[in-house]
Amino acid sequence: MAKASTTGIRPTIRMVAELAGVSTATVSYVLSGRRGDGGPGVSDPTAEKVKAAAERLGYRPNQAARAIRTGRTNTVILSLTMLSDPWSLSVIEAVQRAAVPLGITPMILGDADWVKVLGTHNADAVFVDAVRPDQRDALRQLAEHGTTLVVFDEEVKAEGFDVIRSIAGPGCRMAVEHLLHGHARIACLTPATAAGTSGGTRYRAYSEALADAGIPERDDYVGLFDGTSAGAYAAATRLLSLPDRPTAIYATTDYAAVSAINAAQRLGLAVGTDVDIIGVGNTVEGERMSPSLSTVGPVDFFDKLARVLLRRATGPAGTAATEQPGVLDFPWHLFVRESAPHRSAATRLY
Amino acid sequence: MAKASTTGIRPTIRMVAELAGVSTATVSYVLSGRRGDGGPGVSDPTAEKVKAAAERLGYRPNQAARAIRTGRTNTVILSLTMLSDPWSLSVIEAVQRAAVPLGITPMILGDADWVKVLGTHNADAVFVDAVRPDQRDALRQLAEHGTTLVVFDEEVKAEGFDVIRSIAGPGCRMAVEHLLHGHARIACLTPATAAGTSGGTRYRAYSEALADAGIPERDDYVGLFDGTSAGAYAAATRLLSLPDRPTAIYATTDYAAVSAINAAQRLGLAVGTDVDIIGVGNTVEGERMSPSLSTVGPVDFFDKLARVLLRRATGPAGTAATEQPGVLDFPWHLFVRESAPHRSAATRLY
DNA sequence: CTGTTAGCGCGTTCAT
DNA sequence: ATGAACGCGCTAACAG
Repeated sequence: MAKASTTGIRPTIRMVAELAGVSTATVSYVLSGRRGDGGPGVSDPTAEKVKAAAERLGYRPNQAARAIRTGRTNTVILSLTMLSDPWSLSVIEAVQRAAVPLGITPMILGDADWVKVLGTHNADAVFVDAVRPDQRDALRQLAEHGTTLVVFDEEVKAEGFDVIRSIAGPGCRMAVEHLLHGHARIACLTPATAAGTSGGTRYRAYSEALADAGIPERDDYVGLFDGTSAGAYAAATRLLSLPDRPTAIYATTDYAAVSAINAAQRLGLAVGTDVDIIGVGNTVEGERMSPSLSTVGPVDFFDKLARVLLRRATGPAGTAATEQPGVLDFPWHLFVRESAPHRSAATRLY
Repeated sequence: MAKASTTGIRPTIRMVAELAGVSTATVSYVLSGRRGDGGPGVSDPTAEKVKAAAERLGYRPNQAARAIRTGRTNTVILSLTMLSDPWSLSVIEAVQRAAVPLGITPMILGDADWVKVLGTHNADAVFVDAVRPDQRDALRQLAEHGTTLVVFDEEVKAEGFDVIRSIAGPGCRMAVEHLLHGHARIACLTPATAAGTSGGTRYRAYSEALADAGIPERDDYVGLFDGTSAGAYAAATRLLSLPDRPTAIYATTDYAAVSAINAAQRLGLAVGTDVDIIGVGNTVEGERMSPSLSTVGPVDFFDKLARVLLRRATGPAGTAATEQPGVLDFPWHLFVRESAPHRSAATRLY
């Protein structure tokens, strides 16, 4: 009874070949191979027969089987640790835009535990968004064993894989120094987990800039939160409710800054007048909101990131081919917008 | 010169076998096969040799090759169209929690275009979070051809795959009717794209509840936005700035409701007093924020969803085995919290 | 009881 | 346009 087509079984290239009355090789060539387009071709009538058969069976080539032979999966993996962070969404969008026209599918790995996964799952290239110190060895091993990596990290060395750095230090200094032009009571809003990671740099910029300006750092002006927007909101509310409240907040991420702006407004404070708020990262959200968010960050970051990743993904398999992998640095700029405008002598808050 | 180990080449089971001086079969049995555990075993010394060799080469089994033979990828795909929506994050978290202990990796597909991808990439199970009408045929075809699907949709029939519905209609009615107890001027905040999809149901509940209450629907009380939080914020601001401003807002998603609360506060309105706001979805964010968000939604939704998905993923390959796929309905509840409290006769706003 | 041989399942690709 | 080998890991059947 059960003839074919809807057996619940996935059609294979052999079924297509049989139905079309040709060999599997021919099917392969017609559907994806080098022939049939312009090369020493498959005859038109045959190609038609094959296409019709494939269509009728609903045939889709099996990526896994293809990958095993070609070494290419037409897939890139994005390992993103903070999916709720708009930064991650920007990465996804940019990569999506660049990948889809190339027939490459971006897959997102939302687990911080990329080490196990990347060892077994193959992708043409992998973007890794954060590297804990204890993961560095694993990273180098992955690269040695043929995984094509693009790593976003400020400290890791490029050993067999590309590193994208966007040296936050100087940029963050610019942010704090911008506030120092008009303020003396400057608070810092930063995730508690940022102690060891890249966030540490961003917090250090605050400490050092204050020290260099001769302003003592106050414990109660450091608002730690759990990494969520809601947590940032709560921490900002705490800061702005202090009896001797800060007149400016330096937030180590844009999304925290956005939360801080919401918190300030809820407390009836005019952002950009009563209190200045600056973020870090230069995300679109900050630019579009009202009042627009002053921030520091790289320019054109996400598109360039996507370009690097896809160049690697479409290049020859295994890293370190054609172009030697290296470090790509992004210069940071200061974007002065409404939430922390330029302060003249007349508008200084001290 | 290049000997082995760090050739940039991924080690195969054959290399391990050679280094250990055994056959590939033995390696396979030791590393993952049925023997060596409790069954008729591999001798301890041999097993040790193999493990040492694998360790030394940094061998990781190739998922693609394994999948082609076993039909299992130890992977589930989550196709999520609105990654910025906290709802998606809740899905990811719940599935993550349930999958990792089982050795299954969740991969996220951020593209609305799941049709092409799911045909070629295999996973043990796939969760699809939204189905456009023009995708329904493709959905049935995928299921027919062996893809194990769990679909979240209110309208699609369960034809060869599981459907999770969480019948929004009655729940949304409850939300609007809750507002009707204390208000006459009720606005609706909803994404513009919700016209044809499940959001349509949520909007319809508003129209119908108003009609049944004998309150004419006003065009200027329908705030359409682009689906982003920022867009929702802007639309809410518009609604609340009307000369004859609404005293209550029914938002068709929780995140839109959160934006509306922020917007109201920015305008100096006390939420829960001057204006009531209710959402849809019952997300954790809403529960935790301040003021806490009144909402309607299912109970324990995400964990149950994850359980269904993983039961399918770990069950026999191909859908419709063991248990016939079916429809899983979620009952909705009304959660009355601070942003839209109970209104007595004394506190009515009309 | 331990280990090996051989063949499978896919799509690709080189000779013929 | 084709037959057959190939790449990878799995596993039934077999040999010691």
